[in-house]
Amino acid sequence: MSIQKRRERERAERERLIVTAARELAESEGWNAVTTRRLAAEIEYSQPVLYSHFSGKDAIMAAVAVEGFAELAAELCRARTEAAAPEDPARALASVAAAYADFAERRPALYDAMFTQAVDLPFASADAPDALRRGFDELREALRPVVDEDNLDVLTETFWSGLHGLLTLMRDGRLRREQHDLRLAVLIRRFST
Amino acid sequence: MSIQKRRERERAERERLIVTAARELAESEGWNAVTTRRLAAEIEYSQPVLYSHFSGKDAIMAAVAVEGFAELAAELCRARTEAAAPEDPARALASVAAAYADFAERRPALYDAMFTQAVDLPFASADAPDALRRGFDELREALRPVVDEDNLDVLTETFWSGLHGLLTLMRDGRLRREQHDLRLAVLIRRFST
DNA sequence: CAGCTTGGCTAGCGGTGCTAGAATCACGGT
DNA sequence: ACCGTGATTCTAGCACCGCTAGCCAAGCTG
Repeated sequence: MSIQKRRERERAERERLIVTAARELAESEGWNAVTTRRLAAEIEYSQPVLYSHFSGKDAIMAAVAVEGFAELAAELCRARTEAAAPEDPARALASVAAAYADFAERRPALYDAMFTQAVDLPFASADAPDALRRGFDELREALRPVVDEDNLDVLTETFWSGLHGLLTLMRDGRLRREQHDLRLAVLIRRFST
Repeated sequence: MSIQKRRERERAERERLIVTAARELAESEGWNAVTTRRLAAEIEYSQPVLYSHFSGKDAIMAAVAVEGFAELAAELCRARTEAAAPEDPARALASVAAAYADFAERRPALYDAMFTQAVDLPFASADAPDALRRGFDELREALRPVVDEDNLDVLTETFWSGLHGLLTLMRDGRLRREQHDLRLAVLIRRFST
């Protein structure tokens, strides 16, 4: 009876262990270094146990991504509400955009799992991860006071795409890093009023 | 003497063969299906000949990407100059943006090689592929008449990032495809006047 | 014609994600 | 107290990957 509980608890703990190990490995050495063998060694189990928790490597990456969504949403929320928000909406938007960029820059591997890989997650549908939706909402609420637009969702998606493009292109060396702040300022300015 | 010439010519032809085979395979089945074995079988040579032409799989993808840059530049140029350009710059910009989006949608694998993989190409430097620079120039010239901005290069980079983000996020299912035209219109509108 | 150089091939290395089947452990019933 | 049973973990291996060493057969040169 209670033994069953303990089993389940230990199993859940091991699952967490897998996800955090995958994330740390990815963040320190990139996703190419995250192999099932390496991951198994890291958690001190054999390879097949990974497959008793996840259907495959993609599912592990997806789990890491979900973790990232929550953190991103939290950081965006903090940026929006702590940045002297109500009285200065323009500043709040700049703060949120900077927080987004900072997140992508600080955790490139995590950002990658969230937005350029792990396609088997539901995104633009009703059962998208809750944290993902919260992150999107933060962007939208930051934009709401500064724009005059009938379709705020579409506008937010477009602004988000701009941020995403800026960051992925810069990360892959397509854009000069030195001018990042200028580009970010242009994007924000273009999406204000 | 002439034999040497023939040898070089045949070798160049075979190199072309490799690149087009890689491209066709990628476009029809995705880059995951493009393995060195598969590619070798396709061109009816053994694997090692690939390595006498290219340093590795990445270099082959880079060659495919360069091909893509030329085509994209040509399509953008056509869109800009054929779309009743001088008298209606706003329409010309919309046409160029639509051509860019169309290219990415029509040849996702090619677009991928150009802008989300093959990082060993020089981009934001003096010796970037010429075709890449030409494509960027088309975007800039399409933007020039409709914006009032001191730093046109930075603005173009930002607009380009917006397009890129829109397309990559949609391709991976992050954005609803039905609203693509609305988002594109928002982006263009935000980067006009 | 002999010798050498060039170029393509076969075979193989170390790695990948993933899985079948053996082995081990903890449990419940007699 | 013991033994069968079921779950759980491991060993070993599959088919594939990018890439390369070394052989072998052509063809050019003296």
